[in-house]
Amino acid sequence: MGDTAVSTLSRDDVLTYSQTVCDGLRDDDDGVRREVLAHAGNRWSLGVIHTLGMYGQLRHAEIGRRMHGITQRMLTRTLRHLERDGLVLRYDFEETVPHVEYALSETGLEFLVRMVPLWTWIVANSDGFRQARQSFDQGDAGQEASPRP
Amino acid sequence: MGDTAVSTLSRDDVLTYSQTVCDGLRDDDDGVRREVLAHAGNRWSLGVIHTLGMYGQLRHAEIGRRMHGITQRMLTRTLRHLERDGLVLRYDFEETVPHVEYALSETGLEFLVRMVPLWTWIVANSDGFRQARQSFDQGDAGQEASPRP
DNA sequence: CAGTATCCTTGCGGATACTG
DNA sequence: CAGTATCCGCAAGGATACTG
Repeated sequence: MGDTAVSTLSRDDVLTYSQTVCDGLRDDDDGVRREVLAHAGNRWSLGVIHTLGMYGQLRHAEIGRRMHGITQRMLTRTLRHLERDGLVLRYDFEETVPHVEYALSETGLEFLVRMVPLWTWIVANSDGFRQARQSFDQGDAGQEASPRP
Repeated sequence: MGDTAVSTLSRDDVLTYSQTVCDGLRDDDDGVRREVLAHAGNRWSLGVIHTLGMYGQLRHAEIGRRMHGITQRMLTRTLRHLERDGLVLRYDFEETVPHVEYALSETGLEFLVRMVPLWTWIVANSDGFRQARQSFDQGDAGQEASPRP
């Protein structure tokens, strides 16, 4: 899986910072870190973050319209979770006819910034992943004895 | 939430690349991209990837020993999922006494590289997230009418 | 319009016990 | 040692209907 737009981190950098990951994973007693991280893998979170990043401040329904397939329930849930962690801001215009708008917070933008490289890499290499899966599903799993590196 | 080691991307860059995210989210028919991304948010995936990144090639039980709290079942499951997507390689030494080793693939290392910035940012700002949650849970949710930016 | 309220299915994550 | 096999609770995600 070749050279896609490569990060500025060296392998050693990675392994050094990787220790931070390790430590951070250990003392995450309340699970906040893990749950914030989970926004990366959730079904709709990243899409909502992206949409707000692209279009600025939007109404509830406007977000829904721009995201194919999301239900009202999931949109509300996703927005609540993101708001809870401070990634999204909610503005209630408290008019007689409901009017609420959402926007990315600074924190949310920082999150998006750090998601972009990962996501673009996944998209660029998705064919590779598909092939890996086919091999795996067809029993090519588990190479035989290999020398230690 | 202040200036932690900042990415090299500008806001405009982010929004530009963000379009890639949007497109990629749309035509992910088989869900492969989403499932690869899900490794980021899974309970154990990132820990396994990190451990293999740090220590190189390890036996099943060695990984388990370095990861606090994981059960055999979850370790096996996690390794299978990662292997399936080509992030981890499995080497079976096919001895009479079972002997299997795992290592990060090149793909896996690339994944880790792109996870490091996100994760270190989360760790650095976890207090901020905790505070955001407290405010939210105490009903400070939803600011009142705010001017559009 | 911006949500709740129900109900349902699926899979994650964990505990425990067993096997080649 | 490196796994399976069960059983469990829970939350994610979705479909549908209703409300101030």
